[in-house]
Order: sequence, then structure tokens, then C-alpha cells
Amino acid sequence: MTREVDLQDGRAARAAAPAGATGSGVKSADRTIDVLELLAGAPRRLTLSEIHRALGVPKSSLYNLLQTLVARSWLETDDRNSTYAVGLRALRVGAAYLERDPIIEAAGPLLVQLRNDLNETVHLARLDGADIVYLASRESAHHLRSSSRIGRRLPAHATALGKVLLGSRTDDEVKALLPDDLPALTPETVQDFDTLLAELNQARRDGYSYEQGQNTPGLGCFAVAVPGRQPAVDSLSCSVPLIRLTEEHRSQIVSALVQAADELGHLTRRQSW
Amino acid sequence: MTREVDLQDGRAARAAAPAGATGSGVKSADRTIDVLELLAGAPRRLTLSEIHRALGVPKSSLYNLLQTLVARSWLETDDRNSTYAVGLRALRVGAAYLERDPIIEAAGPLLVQLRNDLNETVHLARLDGADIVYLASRESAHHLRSSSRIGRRLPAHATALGKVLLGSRTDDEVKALLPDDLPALTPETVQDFDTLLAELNQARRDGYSYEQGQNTPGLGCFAVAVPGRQPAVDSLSCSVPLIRLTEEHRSQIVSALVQAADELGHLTRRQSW
DNA sequence: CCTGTGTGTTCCTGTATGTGAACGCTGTTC
DNA sequence: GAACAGCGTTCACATACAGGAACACACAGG
Repeated sequence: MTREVDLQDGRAARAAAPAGATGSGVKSADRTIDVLELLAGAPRRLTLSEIHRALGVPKSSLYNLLQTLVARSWLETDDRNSTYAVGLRALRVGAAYLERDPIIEAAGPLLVQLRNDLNETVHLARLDGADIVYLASRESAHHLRSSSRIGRRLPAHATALGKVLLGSRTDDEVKALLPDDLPALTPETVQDFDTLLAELNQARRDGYSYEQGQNTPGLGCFAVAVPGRQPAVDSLSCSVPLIRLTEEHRSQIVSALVQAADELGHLTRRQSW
Repeated sequence: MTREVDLQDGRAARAAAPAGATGSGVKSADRTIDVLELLAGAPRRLTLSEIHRALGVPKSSLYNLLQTLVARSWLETDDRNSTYAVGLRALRVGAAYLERDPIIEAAGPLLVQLRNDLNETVHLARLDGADIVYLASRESAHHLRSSSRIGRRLPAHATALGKVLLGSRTDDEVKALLPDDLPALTPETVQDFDTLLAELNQARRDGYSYEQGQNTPGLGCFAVAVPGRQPAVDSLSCSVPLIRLTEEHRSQIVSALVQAADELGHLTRRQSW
């Protein structure tokens, strides 16, 4: 018997939309998305029965659906119809989102320069509801093997990227945006609303946000919002292992981030959207 | 009146699957994919009516479908339900495909090194049917603005990436794989089957493929297959503007590509798949 | 060996879903 | 100003799909 485990990997599970949130729309379309998002978040290939249990969709309906998606190469099955994973054709749509957005195109060279100047990992992210979504990143030379986080979601309140964007809104807007109970990713994650609001005020005053180990133990993170839209939706960040973080490094990072975000704002302001 | 144009951009239109290829599966799932692939390949945002005409789906059905996809953030509508584009949540699934594949993870640093050594644009691609699909690339320092081609498809016979992979198959297999009429992307594209087979033989002998302006005028391209699987499915390439292409550069590129492909093959051979 | 639990697959029916036609609306044209 | 053509939206009916149950098969264990 195979051990029963969470099919969604730990972090993503909390940040992801309520999987069964299929309410009013076209049923098969909702399920198609359910399947794709489940497989995208799963740590390994899944069998029909596993998907059946995870989504609560009848096996026979699911069977037809999966066949359809495999026929379109949006899903792949390895040996003989045993396990399913995201397929090659699903690649294009995500890339299309990235290509259509001028800010992401413009961010590429800027991120490279930032990473080279600081020699730390830098990210571009966007606020979506209560989560931030990674849009682009460049890894520091230290760990090359780190897999790109593009498309991954993290609760905004647990990240510097999110805090600085929340800070661009009023306290009331923040209250309306975030869930009543703030999920914790680590023991350090702020779960108290007033503490969070204090952090946001700090970020508003400083012009940047900082966070330590609130989403990843041992990692500190600085972020500034990309100017241009009000309220801001995009932000740049730089993550540093706490062991390597000196006061000098800190001010270097912050000024480099502010400058890069400014430039990014200017580059995209006149763009036709 | 708006001028009526092709909704799919020139290249992608030919390489893409027959858009109406929805045959036997779950209808709404097929249509969901149709919509996503159409929007991903379109050069701009589309209205409901445009999608209706492009896919031949009844407007009322399409209306519900689009509403559902928007509600799930797989599509976005800008002002007020007027035009549609790929949404933020579609990002994750493509990224998931890339992350699950060890060869793509391993290719990252290798591509960076290749690009730095050659100072030219380098690509990793995979054969899928009669097309190649770009999986990863690093642009040369010369043109930073070039948008990533990840997920884009090109006819295999018109690219060095594809020719070297086709060369890893027998002539009969190639005949079975490719369509009867080879589409041309430029006046230079091989359309004659015997000429193509001769090119494949050349590639088999040399261990790499070369092509000039067959998919992009003024651009030459070298490619070698990543060893490990038989027949090969992945290949590495380097594109060079013809003006800049000397005999010395040529041999430097080929040997760097061969070495990188070998290394990539070794890195991934022992990986658990 | 036969039983039990797992898998993926097929079939048939009731109903949920797709759809054609009609609607309200805006902007353009004569 | 009226007629037209385009747009997105609504609604009631009939079709095609979802889903329960039953199927074939593989494997593990008593």
C-alpha cells in the first residue's frame, strides 16, 4: 500500500486557491483547471485515483477528462496510462502571459544587473489577491541549482515582496484583502494583524520592506515597490542568507533596489499597455 | 471598423495544432484548451466575438466558458469585459513542466556558460511531433530586448534544432513524422523532401546540423543533439547573424556545443526520471 | 489456490450543460 | 433621426455529458 501524503507540496497548498472552489461556471472547464493546478502543485506524477481522491471528481468523469487533456498534450502519461503530469503544450500559455507584459520584458536586464551588482538572488513579483506571484528572478552565483520560482505563490503578508505592496494600500484595504486568519509558513511568520500593520507602516516610512525568516528560515529579504501605478502591484526583492547579512550589505542592497525599481517604473511608464 | 487580421501570429499559426482539432473528448475541456492556445498565440488581446469567429464556438457557450476562466484567473479582462488575455494563474502550469524535468534544470548553468563563452544566443529545445519547442534560452549581449521563446513551436525541418533531432531517426521515421507538404517560413526553407534528407545525412555525418535563414532571414544556426536517449529528443543550438559568422567562429561554436551537449547528457543520465 | 484491495476502463441513464434565437446596447452611416 | 451593424448578454429547450455501478485486470497475502 502506498503511503498517503499531501499531494500539494506544503507551501503551495496553503497559498493555492481552495481547490474545490468550483462554483458557478462551466463544470468541465473548472475541472480542467482543477486538474492542471493540482498537477502543477504536486511534488510528483499522480495517478487517476489520486486525482480522483484529491478533487472529489468521479473516476469515470475524470477518466474522460484526462484522456482529453492527454490527447491535446496538455498532460503527459509516462509508461502506459498509469501516471499523469503536466504536458508540453501547457508551456506556451504561461510564457504568453510573461511576454505580453512589458514590465516583465523590461525587468530581465535590470534583474541581471542587480544580481551581478549584489551577487544575491533577486526577484520580481506581483500581488494577486492575498498572495504574491513570482514573475522573474535571477539566482545568486552561490546556489545554481535553485529551481525557478516563476508562477509560485506565497502569502503576501509573509514576504517582503508582499509587505511593501500591502503598504501601498490603506490599512482598511489590507484588512479586506487578507484572510481573517493569517497562515504561518514558519514560526517567525506574523500572524497578528496589528503587528503586520506596524510592519507595513515601517515599510511606508522607509520606502522598502524587510523580513527575516518569515517564509524561509535563515533567509532575510528586502523589497521595494515598482512605482508607476497606484496602488502598486509589482515589487522587486533581494534575498540574503542571514549569516551573510551585514549592515553595509544592507544599505547597498536597499539603494540598488530603489534605483532599479525607479528605472523599471520609468521604462514602463510610457509604454502602451 | 477594425481591420480583420490573422489572430494567430504568422509563424505560430502554421506550427500550431489544427485549431479545430477537437474531436472525441470532453467538449468543454477541448474548448478551454482551444481558447487558451488561441489567446497564447494571438498578437493582442481578443474580444469574445473574435474568439467566437476564430474557433467557431457559439457565442453563448463561449460567453459562459470565458466567464469561468476569468473567475479562475486563467484569463484576464482589462477594462470592462471587453477583451481577453491569458491570466496570471496560467503561469504556474508551464513553470511546473519546466521544473519537473531534470534536463531543463541542469541546462540552466550550462546555457549561461555557453552564452558567455560564445557571446551568442543559445537555445535548448525538444522535438514534439513535427515541431520543436523551445525549453530554455540565454540571449547574447547584443540584443537584450529579444523576448524569450519558451514554449514557442517551429517546424522541425526549418530549424537546426529540429534537423539534428530528425537526423537521429531513420528516413522512414522522418517521413512518417513530418507532414506531406513542408511549410516554408522563409524563401530559404527546405520544402523538398529529398533535399531535407540530404541535409539530415550531412548532419548525421558531421554530428551537428547547420541552417541559414530557413526560419529567420539573415540568421545562421548550429545545433547538436543531447545524447542519452535514442532517438534523441532534446538539442542545443547557437544562433548567429550571418554578417558576424566567420570560419573560426564556426568551429568554436560547434566544439562548444558538442561539449555542452555531452555534459548535459552525462548530468542527466543517472538522474531518476 | 482463492480472496481482497488496488488499479484503469466501459456502459447506460437522468440531468446538467450547450445552444440558437432574441434581447438591449453603443456607435456608425446614410 | 432612423436604420444598420457590431458588440455582450439572457433564456428556454433539447442534446450530449456527468456519474453511479459494474467490469477486467494485477498484485499481495493468508
